[in-house]
Amino acid sequence: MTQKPVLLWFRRDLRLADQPALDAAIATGRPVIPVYILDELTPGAWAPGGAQRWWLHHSLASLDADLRARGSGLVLRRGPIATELPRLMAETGAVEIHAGLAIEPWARRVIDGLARQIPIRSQMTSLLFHPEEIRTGGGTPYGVFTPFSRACLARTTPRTTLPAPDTIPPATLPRSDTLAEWALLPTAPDWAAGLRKTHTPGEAGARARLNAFLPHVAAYHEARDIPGTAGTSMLSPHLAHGEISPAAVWEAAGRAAAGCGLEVFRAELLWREFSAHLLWHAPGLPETPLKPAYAAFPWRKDDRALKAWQRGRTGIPIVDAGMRQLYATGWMHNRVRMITASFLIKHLLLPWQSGEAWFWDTLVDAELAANAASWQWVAGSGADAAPFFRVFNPSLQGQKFDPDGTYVKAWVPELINIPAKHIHAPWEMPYPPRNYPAPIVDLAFGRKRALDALQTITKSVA
DNA sequence: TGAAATGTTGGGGCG
DNA sequence: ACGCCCCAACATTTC
Repeated sequence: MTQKPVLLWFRRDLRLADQPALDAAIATGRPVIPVYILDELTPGAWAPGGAQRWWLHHSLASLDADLRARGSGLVLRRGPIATELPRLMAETGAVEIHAGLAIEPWARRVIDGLARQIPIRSQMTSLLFHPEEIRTGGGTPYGVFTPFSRACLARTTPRTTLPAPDTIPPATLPRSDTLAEWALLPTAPDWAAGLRKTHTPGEAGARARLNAFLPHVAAYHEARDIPGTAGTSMLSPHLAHGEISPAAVWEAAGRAAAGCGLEVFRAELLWREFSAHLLWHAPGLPETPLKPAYAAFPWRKDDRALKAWQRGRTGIPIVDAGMRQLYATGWMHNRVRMITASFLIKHLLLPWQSGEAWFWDTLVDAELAANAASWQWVAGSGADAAPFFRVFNPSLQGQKFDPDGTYVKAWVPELINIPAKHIHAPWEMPYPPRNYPAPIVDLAFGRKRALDALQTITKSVA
């Protein structure tokens, strides 16, 4: 007799190694039907942005190939998860669903509703710690990073990692969409050349990226702030899609190095956890300032300035370099993310949500929690956020972290011949380059305008 | 995971 | 020798 199958619902955990949902599905002893659902229709859903659609295409193709090599395959469906999951259950006669824990509020809402009719077993596939697991002594969620990370570090080592299974119990797979039908890749125009050059989506690509980074863990704390060098891991898009588990990264880094480099790198993994923790306990994080006073912040509306920022035409070299790197490759160095975000929020006085939306559309590594938490961090409206008055001077930041302009020159060819002395403030030259825009805002003026704007809300609170 | 304004100190030029 | 001033260097405060 044939046994009834189980569904293995892949979300942002597109891998076979250290995939607890996969292992739980196999442990049932039933045939396993792996599925992925592209949901662009659920109201409130943050559907993958343009850059992520490109990544998703390749990651799904890679996962499908890996599944086929193990006697299985990947079933693709498109539609609201609330209708597609019950439909798949009915079509296949599956008895239950195994999946990774969803932390996005819109997905949690739908899944909680479905769980009343369908057995859904969820596993921790994309985080080190369950958002409910880390609590203060008083039993409340953490609102400050340092004690949160201490609590994480005080736990036993994060879960040990599991190898990929050799085979996956075969099942009769139902009809699948094709990736081509989904048209996730850009065509007219094909803007993905820079992405292809920079990244290799998929589980094998993730593993290769990790291995390439391991020799650099020891120097991470120093090298990570210099955008002109390859000091960071660039694992973020792989983690965002779950092509490698944070536990595997945590563990491998610990085997590769010890000391400051390791500690600082692991702290970055814990910032990712902290973001998930915040989103779990504050579902409004992507839309609403965590500090209520910031709801009344007098943001400007200026589409020309927003556009200049998006396309790297602000006239501030390090800002433009970062925004062009993002647009071309789907990724931006973290130090530069802080600088560009600070410039948008403070010097341009534009709402952090407009930056969040642009990053969502253009980053290959966008995660709802980290994107929202980080923008609120810069805006000063988040948990344990940088105070609003801490305004980055992009020219000084450039001098500090890109002293000879290596990074700027890599992305802003108009400035290729500018001497290092002026590379971060070309407007101060006797004859500034004619083919590069003048700053769209005077830095001193923008700084003062931002601090004045802050006064309007701090006064209303006092 | 700031920057700018303001305050303090101490060496050295100079009448 | 002395007081005075300048100002770099560093520290503190403020936003």
